[in-house]
Formats: sequence, structure tokens, C-alpha cells
Amino acid sequence: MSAKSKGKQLRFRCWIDIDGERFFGPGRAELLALIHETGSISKAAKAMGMSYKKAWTMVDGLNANGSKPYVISHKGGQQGGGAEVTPAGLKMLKSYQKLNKRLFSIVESNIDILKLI
Amino acid sequence: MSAKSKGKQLRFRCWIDIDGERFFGPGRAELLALIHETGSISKAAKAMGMSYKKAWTMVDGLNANGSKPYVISHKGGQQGGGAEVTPAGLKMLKSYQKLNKRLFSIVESNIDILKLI
DNA sequence: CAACGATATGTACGGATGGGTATAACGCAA
DNA sequence: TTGCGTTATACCCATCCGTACATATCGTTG
Repeated sequence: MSAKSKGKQLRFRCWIDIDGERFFGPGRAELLALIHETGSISKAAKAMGMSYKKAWTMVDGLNANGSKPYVISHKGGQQGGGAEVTPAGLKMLKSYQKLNKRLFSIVESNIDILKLI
Repeated sequence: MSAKSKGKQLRFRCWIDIDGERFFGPGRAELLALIHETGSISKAAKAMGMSYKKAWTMVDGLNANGSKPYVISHKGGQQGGGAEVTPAGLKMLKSYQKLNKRLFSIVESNIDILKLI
């Protein structure tokens, strides 16, 4: 159903693998940012149009494969529970966003490659 | 079977979409380069450990979705046939490789992000 | 104690992807 | 005219992946 974007697009993606498995990338970065905003995995997932399970799997991967947890979650309580991004998670997020911006500026300045098509 | 690479890796990828469909990227770039070297789609595919069918599908996509063909192929003949990369294909390939190098240098200089893990 | 909202987790289904196989067309060489 | 190597293309099947669905758990609140 997703109406695929029209026209020519120069795109890029940057990510981190650990032992060949995805550890951090644009999806997890956006998820982390939204968890930080909303204080909830499920709300963040909904905001991204992603299933809770997929979001949880991503969070679980971050916490399991890194040396420090990026998200702390709580069951039960006043609002039924919640989640918060740790300082380590925020630091990784910000560094990733910085790198992404640098890459974006390069890509942007090379848009002319599309004219070769 | 593929022994996934060990350790932390900072990776990136850059590609061109047309109407949301893959048009050009690292795989097609490598394929194009190998076709240019070997003069044959099947040899290039073999060199990449890729099936001929997949390689042909890529080449077909390049020729069908761009405004100019990137590969000209010949059936029959002395060696049974062959393929050559057009000047337009070579130009795109070189521009892509240039852009890729620029991006790589940025990524390389940001390797320290791996220490945050 | 019952309800609520969010975390946590397993299982089952369906679509997309990619590989394998098979086959045909083609043009030169022997 | 037969053989050869490559392009070109159809069809089937195994596998992977995402999504959906179904529960269970937990702790505060009323």
C-alpha cells in the first residue's frame, strides 16, 4: 500500500554491525529518539507505524549486544510501565545523528549524479 | 555458511532509487565494473559468486529504468556472446565510485563511534 | 480485589526473495 | 551441420522476514 516515492532519489544509510548482525542504524536511532520523547516503547512504536514486537526486539538487541544498556524499562505502575533511554543510549544516538548529518551533506552536494541517469 | 565478520563494524551504503525501486547501488556498481573487465555477464556474475539470473536481472533493470543503456550484450558469435559497458554506464560507475570514496573517508574518520558501544 | 496500560514473549501465517533447473535463441568455428 | 558458450527467460520450491494474534506479567489506582 505504501505509495513508493516518485522520481530519482540519491539515498544513503549508515549503520553498525556487531559480529555481522545489525546493532545500530537509522531505524533504531529513530526509535531511541522517540522512546526518549514519549517515555514508552509502545508509543514510540506506534509513532513509527511499527509493531510493538518489532520495536521491543530492536530494544532487546540494543541492550543485549552492547556493553551497556541503552534503554531501561519498567513493568506495571501508574501508567502501566514505561521506558527511558540511558545516558549511554543518548550519547550513541547523538553521535550517530552527527555522523549522519555529515554524510547527508556529502550526498546532498553530489546530487548531480542523478543527472547522469 | 558465510562466516559473518567478527567484531564491531561501522558500515554505510549509498544508492539511487527511481520511483522507489532500486536503480543503482554497490552491487550493480561492482557488477558493472566486472562486466567491463571480463566482457561477459556470466563471468562477472561468477566472479561475484552471484547467479547469472540475478546478474541479468540487475543489468536488465539498469537498461530498462535509465534513460540510456549501461550494458550492450551480444548473443552468439565466437565466444558465444558477450557484453560491454557503455560510456554512459562507465560515467555513472565512476561518479558513483567517487561519491563512495568521499563517504568512506567521512565514515573512516568517525570510527570512534564504535568505542561508545 | 478488579481494572488498566505497558512490558515481555511465543507461535502461526503469508508474501517476498533468491536459487535451482530447464530451455530456447543465437552466431561463429570446425 | 554440429558443437560451443553466452545471452535470455520461464517456472517451481525452499527459505527468510515481517506481521498479526494470543497471552502472561507486573504494579499502581480506584
